[in-house]
Amino acid sequence: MRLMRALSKKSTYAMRALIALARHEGHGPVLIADLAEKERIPRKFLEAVLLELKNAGFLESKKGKGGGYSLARSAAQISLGQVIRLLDGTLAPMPCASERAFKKCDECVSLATCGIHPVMRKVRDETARILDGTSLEDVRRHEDALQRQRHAPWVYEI
Amino acid sequence: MRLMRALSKKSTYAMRALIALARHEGHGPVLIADLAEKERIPRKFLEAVLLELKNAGFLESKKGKGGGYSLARSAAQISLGQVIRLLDGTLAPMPCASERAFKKCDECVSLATCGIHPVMRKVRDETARILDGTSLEDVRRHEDALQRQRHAPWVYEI
DNA sequence: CGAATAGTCTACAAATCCGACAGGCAACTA
DNA sequence: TAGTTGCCTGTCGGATTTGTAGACTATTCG
Repeated sequence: MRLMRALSKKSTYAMRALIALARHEGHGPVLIADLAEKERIPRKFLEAVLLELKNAGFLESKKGKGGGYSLARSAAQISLGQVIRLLDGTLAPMPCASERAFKKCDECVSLATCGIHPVMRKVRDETARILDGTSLEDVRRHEDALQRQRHAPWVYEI
Repeated sequence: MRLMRALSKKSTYAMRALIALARHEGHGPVLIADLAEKERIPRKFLEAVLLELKNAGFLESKKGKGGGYSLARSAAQISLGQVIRLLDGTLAPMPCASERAFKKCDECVSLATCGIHPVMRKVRDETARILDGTSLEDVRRHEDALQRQRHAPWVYEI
């Protein structure tokens, strides 16, 4: 079956890389190569992603020996929504339902009388609420918790 | 700017066509050609879409003179979610967050410790709640209401 | 019956986009 | 100044989407 409406690899890679960098916060820059290996992301592709994230102000880089990438803001100040919007353009399921990347539908005669539009707008709003409300820090913390649970199954026993 | 995989034209066309048919409920079948013209959908493309909808049980068709397409179930019993799932495969933003079309992420080491997954699952759940909770009938009704408002602006005056 | 109508099926063409890669350049640091 | 590392541009194959063409089949109705 055909799968659609998925996030691109680009934004997926971006989120993974950012979370890895969040986990490394305060310990200096991380090499692209290391990041690529640990997160199993094609190196050259990751380069492009990181560059885009840097140009958007999420990351800062240092060249030369001892260089690499690090977060430009704290992990708590970067939301998944921001990342996805940067790399995929929008959170909305249709261009006409997008807040920042709005574009009128081709066949839609009048936005004012379109019954689909308000539904898609709702979907966009809920999606934005969730993704803008989740920071890299939130994800990192949650992963740590999951990790602990996994290695300490007794927490489920009484 | 690049837009995140939005809904496909296919599912968009499908929704529009179905709503048009919902509006025509009880008045016999509608010609593909008429539907294509009124909804500004490429005729041959629409043919394929309608056929898929028919094979999935949403529509029924009649051949020969006086033939055409009509809804196989009442408009209240067909949700936007069902339509999109049929034509686009899933409502979830990532395959690993899909209920019916689940697929493990390539790079994801362990689903159990992935911090992104539960967030995307939330997005999927909200999306499904909205789209499965909206029927063709709902959309049709809402469009009628919008139409009335538009042609009767005085309703806003006191 | 048989002619007109209208949906069904198969194939394919065009356009777009994505994921990935190569290679050289520029900046930095030791 | 030498080595390291990020920066940038260009390209490429392939998958998917969107749309087109035409022959075929079933149905209706005169």
